[in-house]
Amino acid sequence: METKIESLTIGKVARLAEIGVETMRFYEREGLIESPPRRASGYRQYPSVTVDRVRFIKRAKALGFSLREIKELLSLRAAPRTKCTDIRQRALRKIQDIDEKTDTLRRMRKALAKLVAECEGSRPVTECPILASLSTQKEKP
Amino acid sequence: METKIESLTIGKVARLAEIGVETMRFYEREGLIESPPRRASGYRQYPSVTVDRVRFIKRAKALGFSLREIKELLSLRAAPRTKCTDIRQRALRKIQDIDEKTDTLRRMRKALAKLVAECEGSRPVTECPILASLSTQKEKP
DNA sequence: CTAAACCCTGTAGTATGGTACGGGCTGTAT
DNA sequence: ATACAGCCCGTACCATACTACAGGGTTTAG
Repeated sequence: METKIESLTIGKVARLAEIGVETMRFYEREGLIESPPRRASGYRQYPSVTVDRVRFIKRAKALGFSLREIKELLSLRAAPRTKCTDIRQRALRKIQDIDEKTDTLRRMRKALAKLVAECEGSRPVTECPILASLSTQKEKP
Repeated sequence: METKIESLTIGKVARLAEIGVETMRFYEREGLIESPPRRASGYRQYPSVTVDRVRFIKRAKALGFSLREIKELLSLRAAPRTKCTDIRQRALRKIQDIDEKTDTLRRMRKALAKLVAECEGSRPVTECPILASLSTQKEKP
């Protein structure tokens, strides 16, 4: 929780978030991070919260969210109470997505743990348990 | 658990796994599903377990695993006990990956739940809680 | 027996998410 | 005051993961 108002260059944000400078500009073009104020020279001046935002994007991407979905996630914040119902709807939908992902991970983990256990017991494993683990789960496109 | 030996055409597998026929052939080229036996005509004949395999690929993809990683996951099965230690190593590594993903999802879910709660309380939310939720988590490239 | 539906190979095109220049101005450390 | 790291914009290129033909043979239902 930083309280002082820091101004970071694009390179500093990039280093802190472990991302390329080009990617920063790409995210700006794509609307994932908003255009920051500029110096007289044209240099971008980022608030330090941008680092968190970029880190968030990185993580969400690693979980299979597309940039479009991440944009949606990031736009979930209440303005005046007008659109609160809408935000609530969308947040609930995302929670559902997350629960589905978590459940799939749980199944995969279980299958892998079984594999490890079988290996440890030095019994040769004939079938690939990870396959069976997910075959019955129902999905939505 | 099917016990009869079914032989499916590529189109049937594709429909069952909710995927395109072209994607099936693409996965075969990429080594994600092995080349099945062929009829005299050249038509592919798949065992029904292939459907499970393709579904697995779909799910894993939705969780942010690349095709390369999925290939690795699918190759985790013990041949003779020779390479058991190796398989165990790799499975443990994957379990670690999964645990990291699960943890990130847990944090995101918590943040979203908080957002919903704040919406429900009809208090206007000024900050985007999902951002703060992930900013401190440590990561590995 | 034939027409529609399906399969074959090969190649080319698309969407997404970056990554890498080239050519030029700016900030800062010595 | 000058070198050199850092920033600017624009455009082009890249990897991944499909997706769509073209041109032709095969199955199967009626």
